[in-house]
Amino acid sequence: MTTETPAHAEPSRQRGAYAKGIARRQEILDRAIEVFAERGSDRTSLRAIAREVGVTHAALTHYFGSLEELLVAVYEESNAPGRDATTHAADATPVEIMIESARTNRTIPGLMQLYSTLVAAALEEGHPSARAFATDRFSRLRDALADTVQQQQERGKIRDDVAPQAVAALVIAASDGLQTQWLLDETAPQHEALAVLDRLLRPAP
Amino acid sequence: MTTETPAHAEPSRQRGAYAKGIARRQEILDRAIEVFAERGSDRTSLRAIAREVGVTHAALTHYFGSLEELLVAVYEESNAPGRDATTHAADATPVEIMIESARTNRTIPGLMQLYSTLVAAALEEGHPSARAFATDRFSRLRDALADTVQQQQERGKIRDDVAPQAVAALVIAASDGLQTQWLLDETAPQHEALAVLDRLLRPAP
DNA sequence: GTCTATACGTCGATAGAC
DNA sequence: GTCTATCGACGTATAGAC
Repeated sequence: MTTETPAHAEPSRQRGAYAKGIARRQEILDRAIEVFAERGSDRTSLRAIAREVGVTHAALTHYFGSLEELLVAVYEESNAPGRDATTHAADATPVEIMIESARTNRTIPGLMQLYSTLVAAALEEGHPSARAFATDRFSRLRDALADTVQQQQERGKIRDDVAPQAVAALVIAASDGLQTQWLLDETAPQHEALAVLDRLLRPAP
Repeated sequence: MTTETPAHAEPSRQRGAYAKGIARRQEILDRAIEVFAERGSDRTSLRAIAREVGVTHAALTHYFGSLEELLVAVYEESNAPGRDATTHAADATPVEIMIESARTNRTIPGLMQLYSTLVAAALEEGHPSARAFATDRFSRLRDALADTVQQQQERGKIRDDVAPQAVAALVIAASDGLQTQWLLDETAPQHEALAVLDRLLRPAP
């Protein structure tokens, strides 16, 4: 399931002659993911990754174009199982969905650091790959969560006096920001804060 | 007011003989801030900043020790006017405090990018200055906001069935996260989402 | 103390050989 | 398709001029 759709590689390639190249690319990508899982997000230079994978750094740029594109590919592939926010139980609240997603991500060392690095790069100029990644992720996540919010509002599980898109943006922001605080200081009340938000969003009894 | 306490320089220097050096350091720092305000957070290499300031890049390390410490100093000094969260009107809600802070920060181009860069660096290993900055900031902000929350709970302005520390962490996370989303996509409902959170925190009528 | 000059090792990217 | 070679720029460290 995870290998079928590289999800961001040139999507319009129709002629099949690239099978070998794509396979090789996937091979390198899988190995790079292992490297990230073993070590943290440290040692993430193009050359260091190439060393561990067993190729030259020039080979990586050949397949991925740039370090940034490789990082995006690693994150998206690592995150592949939970890539689609709609695979969750239909009655999980948006906050619960983000909690579950965060819990999964936290099992992979370095993944949150990598995510944070990509978002930070996206905010600077001259990093088109990271920006495309971040913009796209937030856009998709907001839409998916807003959809969930609206459905649950209709079923009376979420108070109906709040705008779905605003709630979606709020839940994503809270989830990301609390994850950051928790990574820096494990005494930060990540879980309690998300629980508070979850409760506040429920209809008044 | 902003020039009297560098706030993070060696605080135990008692003998006054450093006046000239401190003044020079401040001079360089002020110029560096201007550079950040003019350009974005791009061109932020040690050498590029030194070029604009008019000194050698080694001079910057002489005063600031490393690029990272310089970046922290630039952020803290740029942020100096709003550095103390207690300077706000006593009856502003935590969300309103963060909205005001975000509004101020947004007037300085590159400041949010710089902040994001520092937080991302803090999450990686081998960046002690950035980590100290971020950990300290979140810790202080949480404490200050939790204090505000508790006071307003006693005055009936915030519902009293939520833990102050959890609310503080939640408000900070939401503010940071929404700012990020907005920087990437101005159609992200930053203001609406914060307004929703503000309303959710008020006591049920 | 302040600052320049200089050197070191590493980085991402690219051109061209094979 | 993958390598070697090379490029310019980077952060850091140090020696020594002033």
